[in-house]
Amino acid sequence: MQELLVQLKIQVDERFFIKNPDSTELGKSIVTNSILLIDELGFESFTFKKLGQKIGSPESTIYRYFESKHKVLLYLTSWYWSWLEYRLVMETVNIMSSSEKLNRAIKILTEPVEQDSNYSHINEVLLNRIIIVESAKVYHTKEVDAENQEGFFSVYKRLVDRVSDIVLEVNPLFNCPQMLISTVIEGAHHQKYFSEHLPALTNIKNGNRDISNFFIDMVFKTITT
Amino acid sequence: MQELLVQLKIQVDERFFIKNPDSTELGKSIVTNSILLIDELGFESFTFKKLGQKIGSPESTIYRYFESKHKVLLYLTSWYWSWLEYRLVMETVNIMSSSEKLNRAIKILTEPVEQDSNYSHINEVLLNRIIIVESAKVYHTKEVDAENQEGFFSVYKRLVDRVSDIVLEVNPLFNCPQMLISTVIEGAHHQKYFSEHLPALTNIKNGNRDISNFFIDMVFKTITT
DNA sequence: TGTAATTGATAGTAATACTATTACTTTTGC
DNA sequence: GCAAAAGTAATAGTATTACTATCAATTACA
Repeated sequence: MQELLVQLKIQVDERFFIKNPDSTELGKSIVTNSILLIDELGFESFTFKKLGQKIGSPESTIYRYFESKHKVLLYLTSWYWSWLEYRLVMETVNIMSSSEKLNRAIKILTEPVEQDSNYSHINEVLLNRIIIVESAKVYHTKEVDAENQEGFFSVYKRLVDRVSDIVLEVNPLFNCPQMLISTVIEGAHHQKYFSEHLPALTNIKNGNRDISNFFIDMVFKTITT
Repeated sequence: MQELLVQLKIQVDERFFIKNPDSTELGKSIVTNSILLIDELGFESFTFKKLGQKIGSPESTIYRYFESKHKVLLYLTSWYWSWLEYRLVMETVNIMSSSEKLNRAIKILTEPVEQDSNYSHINEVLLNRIIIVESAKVYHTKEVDAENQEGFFSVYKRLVDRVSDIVLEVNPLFNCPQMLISTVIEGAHHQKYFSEHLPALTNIKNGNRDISNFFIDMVFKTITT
């Protein structure tokens, strides 16, 4: 299927960058290597200076693309949610059964990510690892209210809303779809992280499929009356 | 009931501090004002210099109690989980019905926190707000594996295990109690945060009780076959 | 009363998160 | 084919952070 698709360009909010990193090779290199470096060092130890050394440019050049490392994280998370949304739409379009749609949607949100060859400068597997560890740091800040008012988190909300709509197709009377779906998304992140670093907090026996099955089971039981 | 209790001292792992802040007035002031300042500024902007100015001591004095601000956060989260565990035990002891026990346990984990007069130098309401926003930052670091091996997160695990045991009392065949309970704890944090800062991700109508009811409903439906 | 422990005051360091300037090198528009 | 514009490199500089070190003043307590 994938080969037949016209490549869809993932659009990221223009306010997250000063100059679109998608528009030049250097910009793409900044994004590629930001992902590698954040995954390697963690967001706290990631600096534009180290990134500059990695790509062979001074840090001042990186500042021409991104105002701060917080904006880089906003860029990466936003890209990721858009990419998931696109995959969600593709996977659920033309499926007649609402339950099957919901099943597929939760799998997209909870199953391990695979490399998408359509975006060669972005390593989705590493990006997914970054999302798991660092994505909450993008809104767990003192600036969250101001940024939310500006609409900085609207991509994430749209994804939650899309899946919530599928929940309502299965059970139109269920009254907390957003709560349930945001719990699933964040919960899946936590469980994947725990399974790797704090395994006593989980009950993983057969790898990541357990996580997916756990959340599918939880969602269907919760929304069925 | 509370007046009759002998005050139980919350023990915090000695490796989290250099000198026990509980042992001096200055130490207690450091803890009290750390809570106030982290809540006010957020963990990223919280510094020992600002804390020193607040309590009228140089930062070098604070370093005699805590090695780093990360250790302060470890101290505060550990204190909080111990305090919750203590309340959990008190609320569920001598209750015959397993379902009622589980119901009470989830309420402890998800309902709004009230001031506990037994620990006058700690503002539990503010501490709870810090836990909601900052607690995941204590393990979302590059040092997580080393710290976990040292047992730095054992208090949190013990709390999860205690509630998981109650889940197993209700349904001994349920096979993911730790996953479910850690999802509830972290999920409740997210939902409370979302309800204040990103309300589109939730479905809150009647305040915090909705969150508690949502998770109670979810847990019982999920563990019932 | 004397000694140890604690705290205060001050200074210093390497790194971070930027901003600013200038000069060189590509693009591109005509 | 050339000039203007745009992009990039190189370097320097600032305020702040996250500590460490030293030494004097104070307090505890035996």
